[in-house]
Amino acid sequence: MTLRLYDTATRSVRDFVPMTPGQVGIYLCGVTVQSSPHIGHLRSAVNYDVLRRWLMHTGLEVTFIRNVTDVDDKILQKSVEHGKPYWAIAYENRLRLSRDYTALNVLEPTYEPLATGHITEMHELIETLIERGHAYPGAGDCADVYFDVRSFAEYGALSGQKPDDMQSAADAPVRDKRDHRDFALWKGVKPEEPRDAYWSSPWGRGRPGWHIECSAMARRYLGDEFDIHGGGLDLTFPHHENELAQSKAAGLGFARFWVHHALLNLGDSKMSKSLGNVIDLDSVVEGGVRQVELRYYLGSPHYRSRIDYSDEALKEAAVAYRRIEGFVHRAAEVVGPGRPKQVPPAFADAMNDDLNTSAALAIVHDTVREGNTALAAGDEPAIRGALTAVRAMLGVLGLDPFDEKWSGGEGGNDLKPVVDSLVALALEQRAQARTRKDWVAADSVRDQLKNAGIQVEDTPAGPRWTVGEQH
RNA sequence: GGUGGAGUGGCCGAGAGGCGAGGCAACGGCCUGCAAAGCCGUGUACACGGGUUCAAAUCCCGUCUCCACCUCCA
Repeated sequence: MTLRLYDTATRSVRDFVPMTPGQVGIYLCGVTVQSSPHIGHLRSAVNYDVLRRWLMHTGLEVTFIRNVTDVDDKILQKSVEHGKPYWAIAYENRLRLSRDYTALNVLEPTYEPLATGHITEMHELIETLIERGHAYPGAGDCADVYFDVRSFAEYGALSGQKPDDMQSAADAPVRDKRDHRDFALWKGVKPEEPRDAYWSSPWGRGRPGWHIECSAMARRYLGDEFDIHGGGLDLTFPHHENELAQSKAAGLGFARFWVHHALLNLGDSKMSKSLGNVIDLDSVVEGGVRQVELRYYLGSPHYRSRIDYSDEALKEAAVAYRRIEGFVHRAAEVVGPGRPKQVPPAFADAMNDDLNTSAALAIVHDTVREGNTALAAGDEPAIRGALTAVRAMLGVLGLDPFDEKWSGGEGGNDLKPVVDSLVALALEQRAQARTRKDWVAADSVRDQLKNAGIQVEDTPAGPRWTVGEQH
């Protein structure tokens, strides 16, 4: 069975067949680095990271391009407000974004192009569009260039909009557009904007329009036609519609699949900086939920389902993950970490079914239960089988507890041998008390360890202890 | 006004014509000195009103509520 993916352009789930056998090119609309990222942005990253890992797991070589828009109206506005260079603001936010991606074990993209680094590619594309009669420079000396929406008959196909039914923007006819739906490919410099935020062009000094950036960068790294274009549902219109129009009008094949993920809502509306309903990674961690648990939370619903964020649901997800993690640790103590390889067929089926991570996680939990039963029975081959299967599945989801990305943050491992011998000492006392059936003394040792952050559990193989885990 | 979605048990969350996905919580049991962890079991849900069908959460019609997009947005 091959991967089937929902394609927004055809509004259907279709078999995914790579253009070049064995290889996949993905372009993901990253973030406009106008402010620090919130967990909605991280959801996006996690969703596509899972897609990417699954493709890799099935043996495909993935070229994953995720751009950064590092110049736009809001960044320039902030630059003026804070008296700080626009590029410093963009860079600062880009670093935070990378830090959060790394914290959630999102693989580095193959390349992360910046809009400001691809001005020439954009100029080429704009020139082609003007030559072909799909774009026009604004009148006078404003240096604007617009895409001519009426010149492109298929405009609206991706989002299912009919241009004539569209509500005009409140601030509609800007400068010298021919039609209010026309959008800027190149924006002439304005007097109130920072002096370091423009580039020369055949039409005068200015900066790129948002949409042309992605068309130019996708082409630069993935070619005139490529496999998958991804992004948030909110980008379908106008951003992706406009990208598609530009690229097609310029004679390019462009994306074969359009994959859009649903958004993360907080309260009554989507999480967004402008509404002020934002939760970021740091506040989640302060609330006692680890990064890996947040990733589990963000990755367990289907990528096309909206997530209505709540602290309770996040905590539940954390508990669910700990159950899985608990098995992995206990099993590894018995049979060693093992070497994860293939994933169970039912898991593969779920993933191939438009990345049904919920159904896939059901298989993980089933396998964990089998593993726990094997653990209770001391059936080592069965334990080993369950463990490698679970780890292989978690690996695809980016959630393997043994992934070094997760062990990095907490630290403290250098003290492990010291703590180990101290705890052993205490447990020896407890063992003696237990042989005398002095339960008060035995429980007191356990309680004191617990107060110190060490949980003790008795297993058939003797007492087992863990540090710093939830009660 | 236009476009695309959604409403599932106490909670989260899959499914899309016929066997109660899975998780969390709860309750009962097993295990345990007691716990913890784990295992077994219990709970019969699909917004509302009609209809089609031997059979509907799933299809059709209508109604209500909600979200996203049509302006920067993951």
